[in-house]
Amino acid sequence: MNANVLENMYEQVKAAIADAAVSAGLAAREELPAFVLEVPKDKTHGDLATNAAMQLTKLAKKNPRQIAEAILANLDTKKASIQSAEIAGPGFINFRMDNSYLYPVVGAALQAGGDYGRTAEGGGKRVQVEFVSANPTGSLHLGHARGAAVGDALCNVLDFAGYDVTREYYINDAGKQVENLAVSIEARYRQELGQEADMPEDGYYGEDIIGFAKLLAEQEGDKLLKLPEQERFAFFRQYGLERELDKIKRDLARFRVGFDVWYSETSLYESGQVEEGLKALKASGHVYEEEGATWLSTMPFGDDKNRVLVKNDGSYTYLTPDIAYHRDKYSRGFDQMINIWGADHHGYIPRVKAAMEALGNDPNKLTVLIAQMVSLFQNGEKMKMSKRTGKAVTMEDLMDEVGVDAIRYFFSMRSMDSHLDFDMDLAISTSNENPVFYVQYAHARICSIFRQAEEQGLPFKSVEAIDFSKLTAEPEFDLLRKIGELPQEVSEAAAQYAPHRLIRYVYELASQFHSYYRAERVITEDAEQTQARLALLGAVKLSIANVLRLVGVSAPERM
RNA sequence: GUCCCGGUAGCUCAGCUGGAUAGAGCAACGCCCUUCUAAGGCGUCGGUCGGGGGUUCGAAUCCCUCCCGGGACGCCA
Repeated sequence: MNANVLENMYEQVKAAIADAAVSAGLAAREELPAFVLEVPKDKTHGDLATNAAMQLTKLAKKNPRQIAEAILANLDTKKASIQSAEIAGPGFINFRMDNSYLYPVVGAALQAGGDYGRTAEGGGKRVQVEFVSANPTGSLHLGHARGAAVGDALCNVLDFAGYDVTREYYINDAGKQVENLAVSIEARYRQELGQEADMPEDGYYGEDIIGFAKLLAEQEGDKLLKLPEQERFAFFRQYGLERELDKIKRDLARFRVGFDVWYSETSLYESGQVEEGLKALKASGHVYEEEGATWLSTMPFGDDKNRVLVKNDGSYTYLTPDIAYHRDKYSRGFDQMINIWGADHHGYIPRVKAAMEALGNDPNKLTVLIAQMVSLFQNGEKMKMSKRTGKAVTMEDLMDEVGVDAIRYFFSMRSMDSHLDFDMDLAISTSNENPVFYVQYAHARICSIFRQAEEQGLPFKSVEAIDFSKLTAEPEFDLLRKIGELPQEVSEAAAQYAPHRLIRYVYELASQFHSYYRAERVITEDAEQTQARLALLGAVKLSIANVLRLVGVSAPERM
């Protein structure tokens, strides 16, 4: 059975419309314009509506209402479960459906279980998503949390939509920031030992660094100071990297985010890929020398200025290993690569894409999504963050105070393009103001009904035994329709890289359920009706749980 | 100055590959617990979709222009 009951239905109706237009002589089949068949916002406009008549105006050279009439006159309604059709407004055709076509939705959902909503949209295409990729020089903070939430949700959605997804974290474990890390730890270590030591200008001031230093001072005393300088530096560097990365991995795991690949920048140097990338760029003819530095001509590819690859002191800029990294991504044969970056990196997009194009790669395979900034509000005031003192709110603090469910819900709720105001008080509150609970509560309520049914000796039997004609109330059809829409919602969210659509969806579903719950009793004297309603709610429960899983939020059985 | 994101109800935001009377939550106000969880339901109030042009049968949505807010514009990473 095809789980996507609604889509099949839509296809049938669309086909019927197309057939009618052709037999009415409005257009030849191959020149039929694209038209939309959709659920109207306003229910008085019926169950489905199409703008086909309006789209045909140019071709048929008639006014939309005349065209609509011609279509209706030729429409085979029986074939497509159409109960009635009427022309409305400027030329819409509104259909009222024989709602029994919705019944199979329940069986499809219950049968698919945790896979309900899965679609074949992606056709197994290989997509790589690189996200978070925070430098291992400090704790993850608010912005990283947003990237992690959105990135993981996107990966889950893509996977659910039939893509073959690889999740990747690029570890910037080479370069100057790591030297700063080492020097910062050493300075803190000396301070712990009671020495005067200045933090470097662009050092890392986080609590985490002080913690490492404290631990080292306790465990090693002043032993480390006696090491030769190079060895000491190497030690702090390695120690810091390991600790920071370990911390990052723990925070992410707690945030329910995992990666398939942890890709080390250092490994690019070790394998010679940085050199090779540079060589390949030179071979492309887009590289030149000027003022003692080596430049890449990115301007021909749409960048505002050309970029330095090798500085006049012989060292590489950040761009050079990054090009090697992206070159490696391309070599791994993904159909699509997605990077999720913070807003402060957007200016970096043109040069990376330019470099890929210079190397002869298709720049369209690489999509960079920008997650906008997050502002934290507490007590109605915007909290300031200071890099200097390291007093920024970390992801760990946030998880401690707010909980993973609320953070993931709030961060997945908004489009990535929007600046996000995160209201701590709201997220913490366990009141009706908090949308996370609203959805979870719907799930818990349904679980509770199932428990009740069990206790009363009326456990849900099986889909095969259900008499769906017992579902006749309008809210029941609304729920069926909503459940049926899940696969399309998943496909759309994947196609648009917009996981927040699913939050919208699940909220609406929960809302419909709460309303239904208030209006109708599920467990009634009528055993058959009870079974039919349990089946319906079982499908609602699954739909909610599946969506929550995609965005990394738990679906509690009781609250 | 150039580039990116945003500007929709008092607040936070959906809607943006063009469709009918622009939606939701919160806030405000008023109802509903003898009934499967009131972390709930029902209702009222609330809008020149930043301004102005244009394209179209039709624009919050597309194009141009201006204004406002945020961010980015290193031989830093």
